[in-house]
Amino acid sequence: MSWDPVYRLVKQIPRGRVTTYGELAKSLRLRGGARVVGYAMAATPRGRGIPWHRVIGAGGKVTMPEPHASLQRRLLSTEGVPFEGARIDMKLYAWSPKSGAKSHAKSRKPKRKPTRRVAPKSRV
DNA sequence: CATCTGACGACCG
DNA sequence: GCGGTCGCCAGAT
Repeated sequence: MSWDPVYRLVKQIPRGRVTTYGELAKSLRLRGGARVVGYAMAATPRGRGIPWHRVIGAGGKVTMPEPHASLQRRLLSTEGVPFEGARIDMKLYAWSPKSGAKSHAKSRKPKRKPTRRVAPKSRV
């Protein structure tokens, strides 16, 4: 699977800013949502200058195996994105793909699949 | 083909 | 605020 669009978008993240998996997913209109983005990030090829460390979880939380989490925190703090404990102040450092990355395609057809649930779950 | 897992997100208790 | 669960999709076994 080529996650090029995801990597490309990640590379658009300016230094000193961060974005979330969910934002990337919504920006790319991925059916899988944040999950697929996380999957893509997990397979991020090294040596391409992809700032994977600028991609964090929702709410500025770091979600990943320890070795990477530690490195990510260090890299971000180096770029000027301080951590408040185990998270980042998204209010100040959140970066929106739409704002920073200009979309070449003016309009894209919704890739939404006609998947729907038969009936509402009792989860109410 | 069935089942589990995973660098997520939202909701509930 | 934290932990557990469900929903979502893709890949591996």
